[in-house]
Parts: sequence; structure tokens; C-alpha cells
Amino acid sequence: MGAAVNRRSFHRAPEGERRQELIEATLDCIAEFGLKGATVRQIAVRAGVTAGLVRHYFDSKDQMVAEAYRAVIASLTEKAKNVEGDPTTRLKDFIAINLTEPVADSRSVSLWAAFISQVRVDPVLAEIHREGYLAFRNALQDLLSVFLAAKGRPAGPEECRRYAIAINGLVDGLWVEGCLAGDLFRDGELVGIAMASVEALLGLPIEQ
Amino acid sequence: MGAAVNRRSFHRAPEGERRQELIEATLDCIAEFGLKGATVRQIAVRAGVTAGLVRHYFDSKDQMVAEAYRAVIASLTEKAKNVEGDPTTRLKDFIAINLTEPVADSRSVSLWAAFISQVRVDPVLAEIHREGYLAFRNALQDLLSVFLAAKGRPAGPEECRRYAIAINGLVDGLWVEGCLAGDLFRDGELVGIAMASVEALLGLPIEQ
DNA sequence: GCCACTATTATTCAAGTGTATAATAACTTC
DNA sequence: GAAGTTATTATACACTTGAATAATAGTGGC
Repeated sequence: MGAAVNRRSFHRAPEGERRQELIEATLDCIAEFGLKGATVRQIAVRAGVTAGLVRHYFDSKDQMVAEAYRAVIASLTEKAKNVEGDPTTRLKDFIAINLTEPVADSRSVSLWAAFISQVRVDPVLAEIHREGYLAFRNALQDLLSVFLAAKGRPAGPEECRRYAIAINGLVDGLWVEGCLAGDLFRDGELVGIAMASVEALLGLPIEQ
Repeated sequence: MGAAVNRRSFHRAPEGERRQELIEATLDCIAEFGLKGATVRQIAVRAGVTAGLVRHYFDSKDQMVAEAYRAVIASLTEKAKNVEGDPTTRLKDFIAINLTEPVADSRSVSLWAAFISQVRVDPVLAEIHREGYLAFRNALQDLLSVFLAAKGRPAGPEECRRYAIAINGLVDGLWVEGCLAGDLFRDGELVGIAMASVEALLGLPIEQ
């Protein structure tokens, strides 16, 4: 006799909030199970909703994943780009922030790697990556330009560009290593190595 | 009448050979379609066999993927570890090899990233990664130790370790950047930046 | 040249995939 | 507080997935 279906009760969330919850759940699943383990159903479970809702907020799963990638890039760069204070402090903070939690943790590098591995496959992700990388490197380049000027050794754009490429590479490389095998390094060791390396690269002491 | 099924004719390959073909096909698929696009069927097509054969050579798809990862690590490190000649040449070659094709290409970094993204999920991959990383860094550390001694500035293990961590990070970071967005750099620019950076880090000219 | 062996194919299976659709519960407005 | 709107659920669908099975074609030993 058509027993009325027992539906779950639910909470009707504001659009922006729910979108962000879904993106966050997507990232949780990718970090925990890998890209192929991040299924619509798993993501929905994580977000505490049913699978169908995903398609109410996003045109497709791929689009949701792309937006999730944007969120990762943003979270990785926002803290580093907002350093404040005098030039020396800003440069020091930039380095330290990128090699310390929360930027430097295994979840972040897992997410980053999952997306990087798709850059060749998906042009949308490739473009997002490119923008993020350039924004990051340009921020570092500006930091270096100001720092060198303040230290009485101003450098042109081309020289700053080369420094930025090298230091960006160094920080990125140490970031990956530290995140993947943090137990191979002592506390604060990577930050120390990075600081000393940057001093050597620039030929200037960073300490004030 | 049971018309006898028309079976494909096939070639019976020696075990080692076919295993390697399957692993190579696995890597091709991961690089081209990403980890989730590398299905048993797709891999079989690429290898020119049927899907069932995969399970004849490997206990599971996961095991095959793990072996494929070993192959990637090996191909990334073998060339760098086999540098020959005097200490200076070896150090220069080590750097150049890692920032030049075939080690530095987008396929390699895609594969590397795909596996890195699984390190948190799969302990087997984590162990393979760890071994590969340490072998690579230790090779670099030895190279540096010999190089510094030859330049008349011998350094203890701890100092060499720190140099190795920094230079390894630098090279890795530049490798990733160059592979993902090679068009952002001029020909040979990354090698040049790396060489100059290593000179600055060590405080020694590399040129003989 | 036949026989035993096994690498390989063809087929099937149950579980899981992203997506589409319709019913409904929660909220808004008046 | 009733009506209208829509965010959310429930269900179904067509397809893909990794794996299991049985039949068969290639190969080496005698």
C-alpha cells in the first residue's frame, strides 16, 4: 500500500556555504583516497548529503574538482602573499610560512600532487596551475626586489627573476620533501637550511 | 553448429619481456589519462593484449601499478647515479642530467606526481618513494663530499648532508617547474640557474 | 608429428561509476 | 498560516571497473 517513503530530514544551507562544504569534502576524499577514490558518492557521504546534490551545485564532477583545485592553490599561496612588515621580515616569513604547518603538511602535498598529475590531461587544470605558479613566483620576485634594494644592493628585473626562480625552486623542493618524509628532518631543520641557502644564494645575511 | 569462435592469433612472449611491456603500457596510460584513466582494459589495449592477461602476470592491478612506480623511480635515478669522471664533471653532470631531457619531461613529472599523490594512501608506494629519495640524496651527498675535498675544502658528513638536502630540493623544485611549464624558461636557462645557485650555495666555482 | 604445458583470449560477473529524473521536505513570502 | 519555490533526497539507468572462469592457440620436448 505505498507506505510513504521515509525521507531523511535535512538542513537547507545557503548556496555559498554548501558549495564550500562540497569542495572541502572533495579535497578530504582526494587526500584520503586519491583522485580515483574521490567518487561522487564518497564525497557526498563526507559532506553529509546525498550524491544527487553535487549535480545541483556543479555542472559536473570534473567542474567541482577543478574548483577544488583552485581552492588548494589559493590556500597554498594566500598566506605567503600576505606577509607584512619590513622587507627582511617579509622575506623571512615567506620562507618560514611555506615550510611550516599548515602549508607544509602531507595533506597539502598529496592534493597538490594529485592535481599536478592531471595537468597534462586537463587543460583547465593546466591553466589554473600556471596562474598559481606565476602569481607565487612574482610575489617572491617583488619581495626580493624590495629586500635587495633595502639592503643597498638593488637589482634589475632580470636578476630578480633569476633569484626568484631559484629560491622558488628551492622552497618548493624542500616543501615537497618535508611533507612527504618529515621524519627524516629535525624540527625546524628545513627552515634553517632554507634560510642559510637563501643567504648564500643572494650573498647577503638575512638577519637584521 | 556452434561455429567455432574466431580467436585472435597472438604471440607468446617470454615472461620478463611481457611483464615489462605491461609495465610500460601502464606508465603510458597513467601519463596520458591520469591514474584513474589507467584501467586494466586501457592498459591491455596499449600493450596489444587482452585485459585478462594482466592478472596472469600480476596478482592484482595494484601490484602492477606498484611495480610500475619502481620502474619510474629507477629511470629517474639511474642516469643521475651513474655519472662518471672527475668530481667536478660528475657534479655538473648530475645537475644537468636532472634538468634536461629525458629526465626532465612532462611525462616524467606526471608519473612522479601521480605516485606521490598516492604515497599517503598506499604504504607500499610510500616505502618505494622513501627508498628512492634517500638513495638519490645519498648519491648527491657523496658527490658533494668528493667534490669539496677535491676543491681543497673538505666537509664533514653533517655539512654535506645539509648541502645535499638544499641542492636536492633546488634541483627537484626546478625539475618540477621546468617540466610543467617549460615554455616559461629559455633553453638551458634552468640548468644555468641551477649551476649558478649551486656555486653560490657551496661558495665555490664549479668551473674547472 | 604428436603431446603436454601454459600463455593468451573470450566471456561473464558483481560492484561501483557519473548522471538523470521525480518526489518531497524546508524555507520564503505574503 | 497557506501557497509557491527550490534545495535536497531517493531511485533508476547506462556504462565502466577489476576480477574470475573456461576454452583455445602457441610452443618446446620427445
